[in-house]
Amino acid sequence: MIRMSKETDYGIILLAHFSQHRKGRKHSARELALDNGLPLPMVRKILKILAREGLLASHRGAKGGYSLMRRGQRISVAEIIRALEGPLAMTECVEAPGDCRLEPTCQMKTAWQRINDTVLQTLSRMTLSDLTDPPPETVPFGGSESRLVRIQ
Amino acid sequence: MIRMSKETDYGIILLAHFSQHRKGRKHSARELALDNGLPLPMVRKILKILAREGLLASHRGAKGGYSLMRRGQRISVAEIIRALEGPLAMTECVEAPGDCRLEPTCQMKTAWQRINDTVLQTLSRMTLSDLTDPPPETVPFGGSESRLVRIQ
DNA sequence: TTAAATAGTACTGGATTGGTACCATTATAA
DNA sequence: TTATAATGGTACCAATCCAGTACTATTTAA
Repeated sequence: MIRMSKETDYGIILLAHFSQHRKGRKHSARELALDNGLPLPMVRKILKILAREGLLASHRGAKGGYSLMRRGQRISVAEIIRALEGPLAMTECVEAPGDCRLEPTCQMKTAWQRINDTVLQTLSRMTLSDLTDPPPETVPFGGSESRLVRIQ
Repeated sequence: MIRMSKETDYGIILLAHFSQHRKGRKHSARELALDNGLPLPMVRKILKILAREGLLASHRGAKGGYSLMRRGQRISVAEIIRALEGPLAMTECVEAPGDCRLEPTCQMKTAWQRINDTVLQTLSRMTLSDLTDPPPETVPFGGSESRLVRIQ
């Protein structure tokens, strides 16, 4: 159903948690798991990935934890998804051109490329702070006053 | 990786095939499988679904087959995806509000609702004929001259 | 030196997916 | 009226993927 994986889902929840506190503030895996009602081993796994991918800084040892590398406004949803699921590629031909057995006869390739790009742009325009800070009305990514935006 | 399932992928290829012929033209599963290099049993399965979901009309018996219910311009990519994968729901809370254990504490719900809506709108704006007929330049869903569209 | 934390990696059970098989039903046409 | 070519429905299977766990090594504060 084009569902986010739990890893990504939880990852966004965790990052949003960071984004709602002072930028430099450290949070440990245990704390995050408790505060958000998520299974600790999963939280550990996800934080490791986010650190490896450069979205979080890790601090080892007692009183260690993780902290945000950048402010929430400067982290896009697309980036988070890429960190946790790899590059957005709705079809095989978008991810690895040439690998799909059907490419010679299939005419969908450029279309998929465009669909993919458009979805990616949508997700790139949304930042972490858009997700949490101002809940309603105030235009996260084309809000209720229906502003005009340039696509493609 | 937010990948289309093969069923959907093949389904779009098949519908595009229909859309490139006269509207009333019948195609049998065997013919479609051959012409598009797809495994026959899969093609059968997919066509059954598309007929059940009202995108194709089926004609039983010898010389039977399937035909498009509407013109390509009037079938959106979103509709095809919904027929084959069910309603677009990137998270559980979008599909079944109230079911997710995290809903009381999680603040992402309205954000996900919006992300979901935006992606859905993107896919709703694209039609079958956009996918096949005019390959480049001519504005399928916000083409190269970067027209302005209203989002949300 | 102890305890609290992350780093890395491997594992497992269950769900999903890609693909197949089979039999019933329908309709054409010889 | 019978053979044949088609769809309808359902059940099945193997392989992959995913959510979640476990364990050991390393780092650092007190």
